[in-house]
Amino acid sequence: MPDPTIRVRIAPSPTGPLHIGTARTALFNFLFARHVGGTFLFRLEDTDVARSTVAYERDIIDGLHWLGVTWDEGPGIAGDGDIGPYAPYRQMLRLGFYKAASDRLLAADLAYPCFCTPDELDADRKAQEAAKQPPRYVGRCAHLTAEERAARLAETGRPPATRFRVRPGVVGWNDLIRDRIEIDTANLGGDFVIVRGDGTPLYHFVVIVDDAEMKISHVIRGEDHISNTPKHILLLEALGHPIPVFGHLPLILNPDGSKMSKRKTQTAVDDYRAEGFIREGLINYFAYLGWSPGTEEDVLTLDEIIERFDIDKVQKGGAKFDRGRLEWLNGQWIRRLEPDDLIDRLRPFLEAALDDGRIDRLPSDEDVRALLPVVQERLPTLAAIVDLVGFLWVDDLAVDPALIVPKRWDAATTHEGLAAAREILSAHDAVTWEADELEPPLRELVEARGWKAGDLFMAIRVATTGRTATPPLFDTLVALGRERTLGRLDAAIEALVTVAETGR
RNA sequence: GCCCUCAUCGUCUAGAGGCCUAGGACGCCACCCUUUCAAGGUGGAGAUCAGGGGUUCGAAUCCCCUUGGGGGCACCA
Repeated sequence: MPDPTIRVRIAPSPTGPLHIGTARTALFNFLFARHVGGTFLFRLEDTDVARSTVAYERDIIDGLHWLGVTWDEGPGIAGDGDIGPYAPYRQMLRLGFYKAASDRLLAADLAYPCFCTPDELDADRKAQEAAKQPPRYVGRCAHLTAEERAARLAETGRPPATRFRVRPGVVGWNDLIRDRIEIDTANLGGDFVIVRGDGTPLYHFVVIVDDAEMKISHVIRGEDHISNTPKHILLLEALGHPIPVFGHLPLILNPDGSKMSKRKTQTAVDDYRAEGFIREGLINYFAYLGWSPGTEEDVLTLDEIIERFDIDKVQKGGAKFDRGRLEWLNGQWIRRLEPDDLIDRLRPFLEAALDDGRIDRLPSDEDVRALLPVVQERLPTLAAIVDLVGFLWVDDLAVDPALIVPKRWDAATTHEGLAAAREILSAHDAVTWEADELEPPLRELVEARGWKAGDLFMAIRVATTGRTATPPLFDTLVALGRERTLGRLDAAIEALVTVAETGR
């Protein structure tokens, strides 16, 4: 079943934290490879030295691993050495390959040194824009004699860039998900730079040198690369390399339909992680952005997605990012987690809450486990745990007395109700402090007084938790404990005296 | 400006000529359950398949045009 001829890659550039778009593209490559038993590799495109950082490298590598998108070749997990037959997998460590390739092109006159200065290029651009012409390199250095080159060098005083000659004609390919695409090279913007004046190679060049060297069979990437593909094919051709199969994925869009941007959509995977989105939810959601199994299944594990993945079923049109749907899927997955697993995953969020003072102490694993039956189905995200039941671990609960009085009751009734409830609850000892034991006597109280259970329960709820929405009341009181419950009731009763006297 | 590309409910999508009076899911609404909030269950509103021409006995599905959206055109990736 393994197919050694299938080799795909994700090649992010470490110029920012792991982006949702990168994660999705990585996932699709990963799914494609895993489904057929091919190889998935990770390569760092770090030739933009000015913007690349090691911190971003780590973020991307860690984030992808966290999601479960792991590679067969590439940097090791802990930042240790690269693994695989084509190591190293980071471009700044592969400069020799690019130098050799550009020398070959230069020697064959398929590329040439370009002495144009940024100012000259800028002026060209402006003139073209003014003339409503598409921007393109004018070819100033395309046919210089040796003497002219020497003169230009002396004149500009800076080392030349290397420009690739774009041959006339039409370049086409059979796109994996869009069928035939053909582009006239006249529309490519003229000869393009493949190596900067400082000797560092540019994206279009390194990507094909590495893809060829690493025997990439399928290049699966975002739709935004469609117009780059002819350049890549031309380069591959000039170097005599085989042309891989190209497949262009639909883009993830902002809700307004534009290409996803940090400004309009939260794009860092880290940020979702920090909010308590779990990998299962994120992966499930990403997979369904532009793909579906063609069945009516919605909630699938990574393995199930791998099993069903079919590149032919990938959508062509872009998909708007829908956070609401992500939240729903995340909730689905949180509900499916095993207790031990969920407790582990909740831990960091509880610790964070302790750190910033939203709670005063940490519950034990057993405390959390006891809560799970009533809490698990109420968590859209892991971080929501603090919002939901943080009041359990707060020492001094600040409750607005006005909030304690249920809609249909006045302060005096509420005071009376809470006092009576306090009396009944205090009769329980630590042993009978169980939900099943606490509820019946309070129901009897309500019955005797002709009250509505909901009113009394709401008063108790707010008095003991400070909130009008909580997990089931008696489970909550059990979690709170006898002493704290009685203490909070006392505080509320006292506060109500004041309110009653002041007249609300 | 030029080139490329896309087009089914608000959103993600099913649909590869007759199974479609277009299915599912999210969201929304109602009801049920219920001490609140969720979850869950049931039901509902919601797409003249962007528009117009063809092809065909028959088109959401094939072709053309129009319109609209998106992407690209760097010594960024």
